[in-house]
Amino acid sequence: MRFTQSFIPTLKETPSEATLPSHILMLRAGLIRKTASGMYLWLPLGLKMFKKVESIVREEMLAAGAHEISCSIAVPAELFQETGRWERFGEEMFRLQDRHKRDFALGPTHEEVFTDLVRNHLTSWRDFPITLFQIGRKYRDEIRPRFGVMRGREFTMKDAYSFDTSEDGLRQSYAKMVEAYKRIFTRCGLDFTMVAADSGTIGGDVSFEFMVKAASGEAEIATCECGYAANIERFPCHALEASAAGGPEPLEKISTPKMSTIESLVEGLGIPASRMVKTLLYRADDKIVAFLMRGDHELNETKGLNAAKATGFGPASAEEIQKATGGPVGFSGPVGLKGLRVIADLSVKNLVNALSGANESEMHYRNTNPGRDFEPEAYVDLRQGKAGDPCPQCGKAVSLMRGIEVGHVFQLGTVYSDVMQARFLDKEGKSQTLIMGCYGIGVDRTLASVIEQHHDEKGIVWPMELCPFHAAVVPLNVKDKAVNETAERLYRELEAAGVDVLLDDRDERAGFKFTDMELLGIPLRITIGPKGLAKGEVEITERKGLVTTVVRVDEVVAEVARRAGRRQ
RNA sequence: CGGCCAGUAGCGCAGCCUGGUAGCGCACCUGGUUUGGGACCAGGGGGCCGCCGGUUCAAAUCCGGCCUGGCCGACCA
Repeated sequence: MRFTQSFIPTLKETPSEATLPSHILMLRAGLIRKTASGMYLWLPLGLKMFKKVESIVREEMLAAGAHEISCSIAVPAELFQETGRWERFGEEMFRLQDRHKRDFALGPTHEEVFTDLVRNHLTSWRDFPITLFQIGRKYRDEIRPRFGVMRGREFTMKDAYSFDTSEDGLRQSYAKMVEAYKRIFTRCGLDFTMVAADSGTIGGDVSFEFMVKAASGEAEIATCECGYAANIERFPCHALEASAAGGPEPLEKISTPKMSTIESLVEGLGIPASRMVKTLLYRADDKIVAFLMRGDHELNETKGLNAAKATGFGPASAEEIQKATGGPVGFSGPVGLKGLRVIADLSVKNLVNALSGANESEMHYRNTNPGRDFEPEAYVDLRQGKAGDPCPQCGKAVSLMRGIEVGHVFQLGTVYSDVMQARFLDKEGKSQTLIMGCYGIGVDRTLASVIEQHHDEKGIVWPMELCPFHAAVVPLNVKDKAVNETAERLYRELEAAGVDVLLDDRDERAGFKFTDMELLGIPLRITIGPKGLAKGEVEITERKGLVTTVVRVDEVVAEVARRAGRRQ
């Protein structure tokens, strides 16, 4: 490819909307442009990289025995209505109507479509196991799209679905996908880890996420040196002992003017937060639920959502709190709460003589004791894990890190096949429910993650295995006849040697071209200048670390081919 | 959806306070000089100043509403 005949609009300055390195660099290196909030178009160089990632994913899926199909992105409402997700997805789903006022969704995910396909066409035990996949666009009307392609409202996902006739078969299908995923992310040059995950709204049992390690990642992960790793949403926290001993004292209502936060109570009363009960009111499917936490602990909302067995979930408003507890925000407590569900964290059970809100303006209770003064419907793990919490596998202290979720695998079981009546006839001719797994990879996000892990202050640093061009030939002065002719010749010879090469034939100064090549992140740069050429020499510069070696002109093609992993 | 900030040329920004009909840098076009780390000189093109309304002789500037974007929070794969 000749630069003068390409469409690679690089940007010298950073667009103000971007904050994440990968987002900034994808804009600046001319990979993407935004068309609407959370929606991007792929420019030629970006599309080339996108297709490379897509190919890796496709190759490994096919190698694992999965069959590729392609679904329409518009899905008729009836399919989602069948599983109840037409309502459950809520405002996150893009919806549209045709001229007959029939409802459609732009598919946010395609379990229903695949399940429908399989139940209509595959009915015998002989047809299974089977795994189907597609690589296609998905739509989710995110509240807050951000980080460029990392969290868009339109994105490309590889989604695969396995159908088995036994639990054991599911485990085998699942294991194949896990192996394929490891190969995919390894080939993309990513430093990733597999973590235990919450199965979220999709439902199901065993679930793992593939996380790319990145400080900018949105997911928090607890990891242990023993190899244990879990998404914080799913990291189990054990009950902690109360710090104070002694028997229960009588309940006492005290005045706590202006002390509506844990901090102000600690300051005002000199009681440590670990001896307080914090009462958090949430709206769960139009009902109010109270979560009791120790004052120094944070509620993990995923755990709360699961404990409440709710689908819609969020903090209650000040009005809702007033209505449910009879008191204002900041003074809620478990004592005397009526007409709403109360769920407590495990550590609350161990509290003795704790401080809690009195559901009355500027009043608290001293010496609140669980069992005596209040009784929640259950004590469950609601706590947000912290660095230093014990590893559930080996007991050592875990540390926290951040990651980008690029893949998710799960053993769904029969949640979809049950409601959608996806069944097969076994060897005895009896009808049984299919057992499903589902497996997703965010293609755009995977590409962004590669940049997130492979860049420096000058630009992208593509790994050789995943790059837009292996090498760039840079003549320093295209008007210098010898320089230009050598560049043209090397360009042809390199292409003939199977090296994907960009010829920077622009009439620009050296520094200008170097800066652009470094921004684009092409792994090798062949620099041809008049002085070196007079000695029969050119330079090869590795993008990574910008290490330059001088080579003979007649050896450079072989050397570059070798470094690019191409045989001469 | 809440708090804060912002919307002026393709990109980055100034002008707004104190109203008088728009400017800088980069990029782009023409000519010339340059050519190993973002060149220089001269000339040039490009703007519904986010949108709608109000105040005023006059609005990028003041006022009101709306829309869009960013950060934080909430939510989410």
